[in-house]
This record gives sequence, C-alpha cells and structure tokens, in this order.
Amino acid sequence: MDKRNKILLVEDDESLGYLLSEYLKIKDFDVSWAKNGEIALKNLENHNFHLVVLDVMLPDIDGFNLAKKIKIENPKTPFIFLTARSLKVDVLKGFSLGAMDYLKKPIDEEELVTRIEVLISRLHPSDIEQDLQKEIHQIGAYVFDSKNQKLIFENEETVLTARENELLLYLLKNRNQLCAHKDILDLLWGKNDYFNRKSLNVFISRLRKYLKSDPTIKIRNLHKKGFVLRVED
Amino acid sequence: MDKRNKILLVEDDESLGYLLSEYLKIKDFDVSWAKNGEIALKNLENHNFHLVVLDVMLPDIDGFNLAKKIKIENPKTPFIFLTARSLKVDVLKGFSLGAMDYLKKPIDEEELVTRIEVLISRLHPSDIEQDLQKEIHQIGAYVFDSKNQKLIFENEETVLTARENELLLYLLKNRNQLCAHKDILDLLWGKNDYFNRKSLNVFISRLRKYLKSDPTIKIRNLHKKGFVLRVED
DNA sequence: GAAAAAGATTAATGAAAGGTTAATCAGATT
DNA sequence: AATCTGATTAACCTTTCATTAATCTTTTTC
Repeated sequence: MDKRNKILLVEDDESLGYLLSEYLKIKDFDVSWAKNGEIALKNLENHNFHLVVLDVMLPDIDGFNLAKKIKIENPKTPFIFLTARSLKVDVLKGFSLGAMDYLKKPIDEEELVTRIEVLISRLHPSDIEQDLQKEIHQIGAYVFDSKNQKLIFENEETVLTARENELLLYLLKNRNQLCAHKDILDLLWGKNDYFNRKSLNVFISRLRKYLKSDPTIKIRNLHKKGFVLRVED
Repeated sequence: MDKRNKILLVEDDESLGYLLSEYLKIKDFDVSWAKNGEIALKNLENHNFHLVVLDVMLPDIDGFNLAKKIKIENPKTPFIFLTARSLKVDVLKGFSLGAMDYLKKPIDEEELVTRIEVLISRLHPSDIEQDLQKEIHQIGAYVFDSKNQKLIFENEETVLTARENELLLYLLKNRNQLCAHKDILDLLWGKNDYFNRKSLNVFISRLRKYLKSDPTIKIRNLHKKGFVLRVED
C-alpha cells in the first residue's frame, strides 16, 4: 500500500509545472499534475488528494473559482495557492483559513515542500482514532466473522474471499455513511480506473446476493459517488 | 476600549525592528517591541498578546527556547517566526502547527501583515465558515446531511442528486444573500448560457418541492438577478 | 394594460452509470 | 499437466439524472 501523500498540482505553465512536479516527486510525494482547471476537477472526482497546490492564474478557469468548487465537494482538503501578485487577505477569507496557505512567485521549491509538510501534518494531529478491530460483527440477522471470512445466517454459512471480506468490512465500518468509489478503490484496489470500478460493481453485486436473506440490509448506491450499507428498522 | 490587535515583536536588530514596528503601527496594530528575550518575557507576563512575531536569532536566548517558554504559559498564542535560514519542518513540529507561520529574511512587510491577519482571523472563524465545516446542517425544520446527500424532515428522507446537493449547499452557504445566476452557473455548471439557466430553474423548482413541508423556508427569485434562500420566523 | 421577457412547473428524452450473470484469465495447488 | 480459485473483463439489461421541451404564470416595460 502506497503510503506517500497524494498531491494535486494545478499549474498551466509547462516549465514551472514540470519543475515542481519533479521536485515534489523527489521529495517522495505522489504528484498528479493537472495543466488546467478541467483536468484538475476530473482528477479530484476520481482521487483523494491530501493537498492541492493551485496556481491562481489558469487559462480556462479562475483559480479562486476552481478552489471554491473544490471546497464544496471536498471541504477538508487544504490548499496552497501560487500567486504572482500579492493577495489581499479579504480575498482569502472565503476559504477555510485553517487549511490554506499561499506562496508568491517566484516559487522556492524547498519553501513549498516545507509548507506542504506543515499543512499535511496539521491534518493528522495524532493517529489514535484507529478503532479496535473486532472480529465478530453483527449485520442485521447475519453474523459476520471477518477474521475467518465467514458470513453466517441461521445455520447457513458463506465463506468469503479476501476481497469480499475487506469490502464488507469497509462498508460495515462506515455503515450509514457514504463510502465513495474513490475511497474504496484507493484503499482496496490501489487504483481507480474504469475496469476496477466495474470490478467493484461485481463485488457489490455479490455481497448483495450473500446478504439478501435479511431484507432490512441494503447496500444502496449514490449515483456517481459510492455506496452506503444500512440496516433499516 | 482599544480594539486593535496586540502584537509582540521580538527583534534584536535595531533597524529591522524599528522598520517593522512602525509599519505594523501604520497598519493599525498595537505593537510592543522587545529587543531581547528577557524583555519579551517581561512583556508577556504583563500583557495578553494576540500574536507574537519572533526573530529566531536573538542575542541572549535562542528564539525557539523563548517560544517554548511562551507556549507553556500561553499555549494558544500564535507565532510568526522570522528566520534567516530555511527551517526544517521537524524543528517546527514542536509547536502547535495550527497557530504558526514563518517568514524568511529579508522580510517583506506587506507579506508579514497579510500573514498576521490570516493567523489572527484563524482564531476567530466566522460563524458561516464554521457551519460549513460541518456536514449536518439545519434548514428550518429540515436536517440536511450534505455528505450523504440527504434531506430529512421528521421521519421522511429525500435522497438528493449530486447537483441538487451542491446547489442547496451553495444556497445555504449564502443564505439570506443573493445568489446570482451568474455565480451559481459559473461555479456549479461552469458555463452560463440560456440552456443552463433553464436547467438551474428546474433544479430550484425541485428544491422548493423537497422543502415545502416547512413553509417558513423560501427560495425567492430576484428578477434577472438570482435566488435567495431564507428561513422566515 | 398589452406585449415581451423571465420564471415556474411538469414531463419527455437520452446518455452515462449501475446491476447482474457469465466467460475468461492468471496464479496457485494437486 | 490438469484442476481449482478468485479476480477481471465482457455482454447485456436496467436505472438514474441532467438536459431539453412544452406549457403556464409572473414580472417588467412602454
């Protein structure tokens, strides 16, 4: 599993974009370089980034509008703005100031890396939250033994494959909550593309089949977003 | 009552200290200038500062050690470090990263002011901004769960589409304020033309239908301008 | 106060996304 | 080499939802 921090670099200038993306890769970030706003948005739909580095001057869309759009869909992702002119604070105030920084051009790459690291470390104050992994779970009328990859309904038991087991565990951990395609695919498949998304559908379908003996258990789809596991009363 | 923000400037260099303190006074800060660590500590005992601007290189005491001392007594006060060398992040990590910034010399006074304002405003996040961080909102008698794209009224819940969700979130973010067609279309549709404006109307209509169980919630149209979401009492 | 423009509402449409089952393929195991 | 296992890909069908159209209502302007 790739532990590197994923950064989206939005920069239309070829040479600066190349320079920064290469430098950040050397510094062990997983960099995606979007050369315009449209590509940036597409990237954001399909991946979870830890941070966005955004040039304010873009050819197709104003950098601030792009930032606003990102904030609506992904309110916690921190930004670093790259700007030619010095910004007035009131322009920045529309954003969550706790998760924002800016750098004036010309960009000092080392400075950028430092600020990226500060912002990212601010996100993970401490990783205590990992809740204890129980091994026996209850899902409606089923018993789910994740350690032994078994799903038990009355006297019938289904042995799950590793993937089915992981997926069900993930859905269960986030029950009643949207589990975004991109989150699931990032975590379990490691790659988010057309085929893996198709594959995920096959697995969801299979889980539904396994779970159909209890009709209160629903794996619902949120169009273009992901799935929600819920047990209705 | 003096409403100005009180800043402690710790800087041993005469000319830089004078320059910065005068500049900050012009920018309407209440500046105390301490020329060494001892004076700085004495100042901190007797006053509450909103922010400390601290040169890392001081004659009598290392700036970081001073900072640590201040943090013990006044853990919430944000810092800005002025530094000649570029800092390694791990040096900074000892501090509350949420309340810290740094500037490399030579200092650009305007830049300093901007960063001071950002840090101070981070201490007083506006109500609207705080609301937006949340994912569960209240609209009249409804609960709006934007993360899961749900609108809940009593025991009835409506699942929203992505567009409906974005639009409602935008209106809510700007509640009681005009949301211009132009802004909405630019932001959510990316293009402002006849057809998209028609499309927006369809969505507004749909949101009204979803929200009609609470008659105090109104999405009003301002002719040729845009829409306003408001909850009347 | 009538014509024109803008807005509201409901319904129809079509492309894209999702669901399901079956076929294939790759790696492990006998 | 044959078999088994489990993920991926393919084929085909269904659902979803933004757009467009059609029709009616309100507002503005002269």
